[in-house]
Amino acid sequence: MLERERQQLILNRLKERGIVRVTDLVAVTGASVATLRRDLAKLEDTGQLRRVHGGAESVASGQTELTAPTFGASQTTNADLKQAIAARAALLCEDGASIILNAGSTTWFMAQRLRSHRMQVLTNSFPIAQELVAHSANRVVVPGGEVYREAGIILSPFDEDAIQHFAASMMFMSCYAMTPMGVIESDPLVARAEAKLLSRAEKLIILLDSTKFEARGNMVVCPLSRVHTVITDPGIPRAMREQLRSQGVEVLIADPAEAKLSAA
Amino acid sequence: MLERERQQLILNRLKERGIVRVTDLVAVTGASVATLRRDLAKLEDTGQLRRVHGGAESVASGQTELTAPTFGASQTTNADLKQAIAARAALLCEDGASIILNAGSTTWFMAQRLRSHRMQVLTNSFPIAQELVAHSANRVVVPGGEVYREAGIILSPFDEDAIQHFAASMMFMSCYAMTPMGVIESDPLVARAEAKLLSRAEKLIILLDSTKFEARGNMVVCPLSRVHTVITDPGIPRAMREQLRSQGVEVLIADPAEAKLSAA
DNA sequence: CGTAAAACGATCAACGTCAATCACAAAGCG
DNA sequence: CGCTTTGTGATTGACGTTGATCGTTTTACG
Repeated sequence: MLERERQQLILNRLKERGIVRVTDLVAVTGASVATLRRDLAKLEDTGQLRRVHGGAESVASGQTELTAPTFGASQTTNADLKQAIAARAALLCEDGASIILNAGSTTWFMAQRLRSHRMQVLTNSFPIAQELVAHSANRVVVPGGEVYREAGIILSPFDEDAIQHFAASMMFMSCYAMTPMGVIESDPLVARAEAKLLSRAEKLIILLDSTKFEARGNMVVCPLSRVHTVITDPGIPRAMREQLRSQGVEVLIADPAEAKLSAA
Repeated sequence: MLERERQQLILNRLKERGIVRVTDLVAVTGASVATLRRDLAKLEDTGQLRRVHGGAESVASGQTELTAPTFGASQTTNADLKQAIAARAALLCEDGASIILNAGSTTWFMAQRLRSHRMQVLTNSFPIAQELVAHSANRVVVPGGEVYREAGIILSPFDEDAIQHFAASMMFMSCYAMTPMGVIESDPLVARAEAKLLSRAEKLIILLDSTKFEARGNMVVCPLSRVHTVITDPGIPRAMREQLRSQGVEVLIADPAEAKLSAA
């Protein structure tokens, strides 16, 4: 049985039953436990399921199903790096704090690691809000606006919003790119939404994998001087790393090998 | 049985019954009391239930009681009547229109019948927004605020909100009760949220089954004069029906027998 | 108010599951 | 053909989960 066949079978069973057991999969596929574990690890890295002791469950298990359509695509690229970065970011969170998460695949991975936290979380991502409401004790606040189908982002062209009363110590932001010009997005509405969120936070912590330190996109969300910390992976160019530090930006390197240790 | 399976089962029973006993869970799951206790402890840690001596109760019960106590439970009571009312309400919707749906089980049923519509929908219900984004072509707008876990209602104590720019021809509202005093809710925050939504709509269409024409609750959302139409079932008292019509309120009677025909 | 029963948290040994590592086989490529 | 790459299965020690037992606390009831 091919690897793809097994993984498809796993996902199908997950859809039907919401949860799968490793031992059952061994019986069904005929593959060894080691192989099935590797399959599950890959599927988890790409955000298509969540592993639990003894098997795996659907990422949207329990509540009403929620899997943003194109969301999955964004998750697949560099998923292991993003997982590591998300794990590192989650370590900075303490119970009782107020934080902001923008819409992005890295912040979504991070949200999955906040299950045992008790914080106030503001997010403009519908899937992240869903995840936190259903599976954690965190209080969840969302801005007003239209819910865009593609990625489940909540966007509004207006300034009035209930979140004007929100105050956060940290904002964790996953973005399109980062250059000496500042933090970059490709969509004007998204950039605007993130700038609005950012105005409610004290420290800005950027989460981005090392493939994004290149000039692209066109909308500057904020200058580098606004950035307090950058969490990235070992692939960050040395020049960029030193430039950031010379500007007073803290640079944290997340080790993909350690990511699993701090997993929820 | 996997740990997550048990925990999911516990939460489901809590949704249905509001309270669970450890001894019952032992009988159902086949696990030992120690294991069940550990499960309950974990679920309490993540805020998904509250432990009491002998078992656990839903976090919603005891707290402020929202319109849809545990959503699932509220859906089941008079579900056939609500389905009929929801079906009748959906007939009033036309593509291109802008409508508002408040958080409630009847409006949730209605949302399920809007899959083939193309409208602009404003709702303060997280599950309804989820349903429409995932399974319909409607544009979805939500107000800003905190997402309350119990029923997935989005509430905010502040006036500023992006929805101030929303304009709807109709608001479909499921409420706690209806009396000569007006449209009634039991929770002040919920009443406030609905009043805010209502200010963005031209016509107000009330969806409520005939068991709710009694004096209860304490918060008046709006007077009867604000109501344009009431959609209910044949069980509505004749006196109430005539009183409403004498005040210029249109009364539509949904036939539960016809409900199946227009089901999605 | 006092006693018995039930429920509770803590502890521990047994077991299942996990990640890491190794060796092997098949496929891709120069 | 030899080499690397990729997928696979078995082994191992570490870790998480489980159920039984203990002494303690809470509840129920006379």
